[in-house]
Amino acid sequence: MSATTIALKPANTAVPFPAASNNKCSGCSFRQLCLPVGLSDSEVGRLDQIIARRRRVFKDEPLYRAEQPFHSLYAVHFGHFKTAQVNLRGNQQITGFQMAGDLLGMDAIGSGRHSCTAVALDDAEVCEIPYARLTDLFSQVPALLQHFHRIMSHEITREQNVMLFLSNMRAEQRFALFLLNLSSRYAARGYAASCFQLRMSREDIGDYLGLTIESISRLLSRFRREGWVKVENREVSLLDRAALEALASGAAGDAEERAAALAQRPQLKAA
Amino acid sequence: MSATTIALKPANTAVPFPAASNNKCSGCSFRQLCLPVGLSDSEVGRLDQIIARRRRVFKDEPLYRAEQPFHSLYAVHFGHFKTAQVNLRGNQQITGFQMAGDLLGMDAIGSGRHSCTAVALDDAEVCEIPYARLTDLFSQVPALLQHFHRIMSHEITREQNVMLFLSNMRAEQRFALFLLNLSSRYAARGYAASCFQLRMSREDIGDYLGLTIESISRLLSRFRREGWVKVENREVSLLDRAALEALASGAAGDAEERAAALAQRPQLKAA
DNA sequence: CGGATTCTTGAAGTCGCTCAACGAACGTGG
DNA sequence: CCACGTTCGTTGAGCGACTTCAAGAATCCG
Repeated sequence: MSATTIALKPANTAVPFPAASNNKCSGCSFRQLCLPVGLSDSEVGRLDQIIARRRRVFKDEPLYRAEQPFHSLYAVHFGHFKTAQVNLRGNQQITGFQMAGDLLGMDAIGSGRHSCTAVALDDAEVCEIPYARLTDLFSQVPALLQHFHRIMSHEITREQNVMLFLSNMRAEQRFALFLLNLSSRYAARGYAASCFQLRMSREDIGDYLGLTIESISRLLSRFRREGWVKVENREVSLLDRAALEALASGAAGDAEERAAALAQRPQLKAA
Repeated sequence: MSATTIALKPANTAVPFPAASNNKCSGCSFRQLCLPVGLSDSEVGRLDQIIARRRRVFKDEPLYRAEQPFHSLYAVHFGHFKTAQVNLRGNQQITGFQMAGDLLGMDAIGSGRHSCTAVALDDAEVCEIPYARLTDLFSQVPALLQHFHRIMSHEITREQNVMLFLSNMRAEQRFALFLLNLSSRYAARGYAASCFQLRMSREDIGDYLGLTIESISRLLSRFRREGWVKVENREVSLLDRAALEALASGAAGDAEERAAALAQRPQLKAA
């Protein structure tokens, strides 16, 4: 729970970035996940014009810090981020992990200052969207405004779901949900759903799920022992999605319900 | 944590409502807390025109339910609400308590369906704001759009703060924060900051703070024993705001820090 | 007044945390 | 390339905060 991972590390300038792309939404492979959803080609063109630039953020570098004045939203082009709040005691609460197509910075609109710190989990690139210019565009492109509202609303429901598991789910249930959530997000981006790299440390996972690093480690070991996942360092393979889903849907911690859930998958022994 | 409080109870039709007001934002005493913030008189007039109607919701009645199709946002005119999600096991997570001037339903914009159930905690009245008409108005009243974005953004940061205490705060710290938060919200509305009615049950508080009803009861008893609050059923008086703030800011659970915090208030004995 | 609901209090249990030690992986410099 | 230090991850033992279970008291409301 320490806040040290927020600290700015010297950038690793030797990292090879993917070849620069054309800097346009129109050519972006995540167009269907990001701000341009539902826009016509000409409308996307107008959005292209206000994207200030693509900005590179190296692993462990902050994209922005809590309290900094807000000017722009950021769309993740590639790479991964975590957003974290740090309380007075130095504990960090990670409010989310963002990947390609996700939008960062919406929590700053209300106050004009960022309420959390966004740190790159690997070498990343974001599209900087000046908020003032975006609002100008809203009046000209109603579909963009509609979709922007949907994105903010989804952020609200996403956080409600986090509240749900933070408040009344068991550790194993939280962790199963975490893995399945990552899986579905990678699937939505065209990546393998059952085999992926954890871009974040065990500590980050713990700070997201409201658990300690030791608990995460133990859960990972147990899931591996049960044959539900394969784990090699930060590479995770989901071997038994049904078992994880049974856990995630609430069979955990209740012997009867778990037995019932497992009974529907006769090929598996009870945990 | 049971979901039974969500159940529809027969309305108490004998409750005397306050005299009907003029149904206009322009005459509303919560104008400075609600959607019309920052609008000119003529702009407020245009907002008035799209308010469908004032709708009365009796105690324990739902304003809307999870999964219902979304058409309107609702501004609380008077009364109180809770918004709750129910998971598969029947546990409810209360995502927030709303009072006069607060806006309800923003989480439904993304999916077109309400993601939670909103239930009146006392006899209440809301202003129904058809979302389609509101979006029409955005193009004509840019200040309204700006403020709407601020409201949604604030909802995101509010939920982040809930995540923060759900994840890594002690029970007493959560509860102190809860009381102080209610206090400041009543103060912002011109009510007494240190003496108010808890509109929600102990169970609701627990389901909001991620604690059991028993824990809430014990905390309330302890706070009373320590002389920090006065409690008579649902009437609460904050007697020692400084003590509660020390607790809320993290002095709790850490003897050294708590001693340090208390040392700054020499009139008080250590807990 | 009486039944139902809500709240309070106590005793026992448990899940996840704290503390501690060790092992593995990484990357930095020799 | 290896030695080394540092960070990160794993595992165990014991503990503590909150829950669970249970019973009784207070309150609400017809």
